[in-house]
Amino acid sequence: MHQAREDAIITAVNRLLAEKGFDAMTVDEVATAAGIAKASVYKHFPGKEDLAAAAMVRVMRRAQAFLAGLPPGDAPLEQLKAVARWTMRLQLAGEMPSLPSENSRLRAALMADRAYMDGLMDVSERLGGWIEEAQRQGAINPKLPAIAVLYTLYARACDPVLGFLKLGGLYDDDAIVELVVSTCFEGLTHR
Amino acid sequence: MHQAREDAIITAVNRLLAEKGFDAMTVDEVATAAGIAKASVYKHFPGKEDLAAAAMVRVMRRAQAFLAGLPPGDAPLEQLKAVARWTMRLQLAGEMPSLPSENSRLRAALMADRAYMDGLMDVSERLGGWIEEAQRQGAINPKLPAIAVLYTLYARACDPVLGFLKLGGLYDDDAIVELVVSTCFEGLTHR
DNA sequence: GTCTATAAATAGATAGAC
DNA sequence: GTCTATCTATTTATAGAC
Repeated sequence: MHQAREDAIITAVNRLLAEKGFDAMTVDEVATAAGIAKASVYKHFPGKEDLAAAAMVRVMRRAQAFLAGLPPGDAPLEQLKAVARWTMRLQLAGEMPSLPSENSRLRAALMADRAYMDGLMDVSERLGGWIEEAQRQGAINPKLPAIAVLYTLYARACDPVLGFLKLGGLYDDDAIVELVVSTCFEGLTHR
Repeated sequence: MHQAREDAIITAVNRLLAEKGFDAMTVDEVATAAGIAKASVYKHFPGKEDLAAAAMVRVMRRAQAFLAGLPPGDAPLEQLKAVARWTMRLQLAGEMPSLPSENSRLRAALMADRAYMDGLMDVSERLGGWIEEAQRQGAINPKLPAIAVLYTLYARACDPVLGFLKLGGLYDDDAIVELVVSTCFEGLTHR
């Protein structure tokens, strides 16, 4: 029961973070969405920052599970594209929490969270390995610093282009994902 | 004097929007940064949303001025790259205001602002013209919808990759801009 | 642990003197 | 138009009964 209640809270936080971001999310909304009183939220989590951290930990665990479930035989470039598709679908489904990179209190809470930092390191190392392997194979441009490639993939997870295209109504989610994956990996110029 | 005071307010708003975003920006901070009292801010602008709108109008005018100053003879692809470089340098300089796309009050204020909407339309049409011309020339991938290319260029103006790379401290601003321009136009994969 | 009620702080906006 | 002082609403967080 206890765990189920916390899951409900984190689910609410996750959706609200995806919808309106950390600053605009209120603990009142979280409590209402989770179906409990606000004071009860504070029995589970000491503060608003910890709510966001918990949501990030959960999405990081899901990312780790997704990575673990990828077919190991595939080429590293295909693994990277699969990850990009997964993060984009998550965003289109309204389930990708997005945090401001400037808020120092939030940054401190995240950096102090072992589960989050461990997950982030693990994911970054797996992706980093694929990136460098793909560069050795000549699949990813070897002139690009691997860290820049990694950041670019992370950034696509919260790319506003997805939301813009969805708002336009001309393309369904699959088409949007393929469009953005294409521009990300193949670029805008003709080949 | 009146115009100079408003310019000081908008300059403060512009920097604060670039630094912490709309939600985290307070009118108190704006007043302090502009060197006047909060109540005086409200004599110039009716509300917080209008402050953001004024900052967006100014950046849009600057974009129009930049577009007008581009060498007319250059290839459309080069024009587009020049615009991308300009927006990225603006972001790296901490002068690119970034607004949440979800806040409906803010959206309403922006859509109601003739100067902003006119500027946005004008810029979009100029860029759209270059995009379609570049596609006819085969410089930009003709399979991509022009609107997706336009959104992608707009999104690069607030791409968090720039800030990440700057935080790393390994590259100077020029190198960062060239890196992101390269990944945007040429993609991550090898050619 | 959950609730109602409330504290404490903050932020957008305004009153009214000058 | 600028200021100080204040209003009003909201929000994070807590007290205390059950």
